[in-house]
Amino acid sequence: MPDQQQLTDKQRLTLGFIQRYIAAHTVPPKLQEIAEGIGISSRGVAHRYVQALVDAGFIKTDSGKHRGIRLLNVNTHNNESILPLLGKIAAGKPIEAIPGEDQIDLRDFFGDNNFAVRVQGDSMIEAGIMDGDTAIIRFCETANDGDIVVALIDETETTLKKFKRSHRGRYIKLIPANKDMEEMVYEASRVRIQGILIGQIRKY
Amino acid sequence: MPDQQQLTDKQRLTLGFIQRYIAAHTVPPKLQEIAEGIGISSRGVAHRYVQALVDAGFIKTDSGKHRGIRLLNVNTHNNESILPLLGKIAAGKPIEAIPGEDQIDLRDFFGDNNFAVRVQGDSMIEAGIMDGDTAIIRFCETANDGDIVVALIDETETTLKKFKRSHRGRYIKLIPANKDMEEMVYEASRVRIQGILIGQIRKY
DNA sequence: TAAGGCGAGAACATTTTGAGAACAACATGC
DNA sequence: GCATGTTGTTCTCAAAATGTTCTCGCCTTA
Repeated sequence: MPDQQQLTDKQRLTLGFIQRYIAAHTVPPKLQEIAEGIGISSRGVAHRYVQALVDAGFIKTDSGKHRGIRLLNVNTHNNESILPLLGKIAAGKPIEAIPGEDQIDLRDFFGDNNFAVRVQGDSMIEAGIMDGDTAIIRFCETANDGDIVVALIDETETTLKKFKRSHRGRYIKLIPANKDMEEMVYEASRVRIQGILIGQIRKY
Repeated sequence: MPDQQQLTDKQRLTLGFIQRYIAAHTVPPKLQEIAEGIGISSRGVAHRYVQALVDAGFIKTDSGKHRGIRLLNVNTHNNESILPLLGKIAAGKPIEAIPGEDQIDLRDFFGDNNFAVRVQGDSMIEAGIMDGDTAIIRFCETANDGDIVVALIDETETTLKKFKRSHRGRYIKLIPANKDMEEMVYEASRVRIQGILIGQIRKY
């Protein structure tokens, strides 16, 4: 896997310019535009940087073709927990900027009181929580009606369900999000909350 | 494992600066920047500290290269993109440990080639992607059948759908995951891939 | 005093960057 | 098809930036 750290400053700048250019124009830039974009005047130098990025595996070129740069599906990463949030996507116009929101901060997920569990089964599928997803849980022993919680039943059985009190708190309902499954009712003393769902993650 | 206690004050300061610099910039600092960062003005002195850290086993250098400093297996937990993965959750026994897997690493999500978009609408609901979720997208112009992609149609309309070629690549199908919606077929030239879905995040 | 950590800066080697000429390949209009 | 301008490619030369090595001097402390 290519490593951005191996690039020189100008090579990194060039790669960033190409990505931004494509995101903005939907077509790749020509060498002249790259040169201007990174603050130089020589097409030859721009070509040298492009070639370095090809060698490093970040892009490929349709040799000779005008605007023949393609981004490859490479995966570079760093240690930050903040992602640029480009906008909304839907059936609609090109990605629409969201006013006042330009990044998503996941630091909430990484607190000391949090942990992750792998979800198994389809009991919450109508809440968009699927088999194999990762649920982010905050350690917590109390919950409000409507929270999705990790509940331990009779000290033996753990499950992820929507939480609801009934009979003034004497009973607790654990409600799946799957019409094929039924909600379960327990005496409050049999149920212990282990944590509340605060997030959900899926990797493809 | 090298022992920080053996370092002099300035060497420890230098190491800390390098770690913070890389965390903040994703690339290593140059000697000039290290010098300024630790409050001196001489590249030569900065180099002396760097060399001491190499000898002590904390870092290594690509000799001669600009920004050629690499951190070695720095024990630390300053990787804030990793969560402990406690186990599977299901209707079953108390949270079950997963053999061979004890944390989930989200660094994949934070590359410079990635961005996030807010999902609007229910067209992918059966894939567990709901209105309001955040989709993590990697810039990329090519996709394989089955990938979920951000596609720009006729240069005007952007959408998140499953990608599939047909008629030997002359046509492209964009398939929603919602039984109330129908798949769409376009000539390949009308569809431009803007990125591939690599992850999905939801906050409660 | 002797030894070691620290800082400045000169001198040199190497890498990185920039300009531009010359040519080849491509795209477009006729 | 051909002519023409544009764009990509290759090359040389040079300058700037960076890494490396070195000497000198200051200070603290055993």
